[in-house]
Amino acid sequence: MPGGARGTAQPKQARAGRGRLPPDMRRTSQRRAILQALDEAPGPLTPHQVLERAGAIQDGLGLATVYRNLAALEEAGEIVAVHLPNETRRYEPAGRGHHHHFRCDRCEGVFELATTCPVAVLEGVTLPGGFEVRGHALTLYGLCPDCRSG
Amino acid sequence: MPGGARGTAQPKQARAGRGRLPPDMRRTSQRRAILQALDEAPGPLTPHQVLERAGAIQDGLGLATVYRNLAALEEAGEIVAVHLPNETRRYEPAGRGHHHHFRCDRCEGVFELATTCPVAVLEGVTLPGGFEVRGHALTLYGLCPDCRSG
DNA sequence: AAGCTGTTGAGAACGACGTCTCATTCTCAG
DNA sequence: CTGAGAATGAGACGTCGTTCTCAACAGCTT
Repeated sequence: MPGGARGTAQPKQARAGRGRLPPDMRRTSQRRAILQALDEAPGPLTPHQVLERAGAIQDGLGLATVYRNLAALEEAGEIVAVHLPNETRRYEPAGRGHHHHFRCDRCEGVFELATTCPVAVLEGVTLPGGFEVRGHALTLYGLCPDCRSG
Repeated sequence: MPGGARGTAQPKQARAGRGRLPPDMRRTSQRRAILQALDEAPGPLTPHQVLERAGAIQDGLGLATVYRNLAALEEAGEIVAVHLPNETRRYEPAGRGHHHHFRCDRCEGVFELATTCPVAVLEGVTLPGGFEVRGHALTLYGLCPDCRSG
């Protein structure tokens, strides 16, 4: 899915504060709460974590709404799905560039890492055996700062 | 459940051909078929794949039996579970040393790689931010030899 | 050979996760 | 302000991987 027909000169009075949501996606308080929750998180969140955090912002938020919005926002390119081994799907805001995640063995929290990717050298390479590498998924495990000092 | 009272001098005549299964684990044809299927596979298998392959060796094999044996064999240390992002649990024989897996985007098959681990340098390191690395999971994606030529 | 007991197959049952329905509410262009 | 239709909440429902149940079977020891 390429960039899309951006800049086709259709002014349409872009309202202030609006992200870059698709034409008929309304700015509901629930949707904003969900995006805010994802923005403020230290790492990708599961749907239930989104419900918890966004529910604290927007009271009465329902799980179905969370699922619907996560799907819609992913479709719209606002957020991306993150899959970790043996975990349910998580989501984080899109546009944060290539990075990997760290999962704490103790608190089970997942964090976004700023560390340079040690696997980049393999991109595009064809490994002995004939495996053509086009992508990779790396997750680091261990103790997060909090659990290390706690 | 710790190791138990091992080595209490109870020779018990270890029969030939027997792997190193625990005392009261019987060598049923089903169990052997499952181990054989895992041994001959190019990579870790899901329970259903085990059923397919082992079922071709031992006719009438049931899914419950596969699950029971995978759990028992893992417990016994004969096989290990392999978790890939967004996939159901897979199993492969134990004792193959540190390695990673390749998943084909086309045929969705998973293969064991012999390539040297590019992430080993991070083991034991504490990353900026205070994340203490104790382990990692790496999966490469792309095209397998078959799908590349096909 | 015989018996003890671990093991099996088939299908029901389960739990986690996610989707659907529908009456109601809310956003936003006109 | 108002109407059209997108969005919501609550819960029923569906899916899928896995476990349980139980009568029959089959390793293994004696």
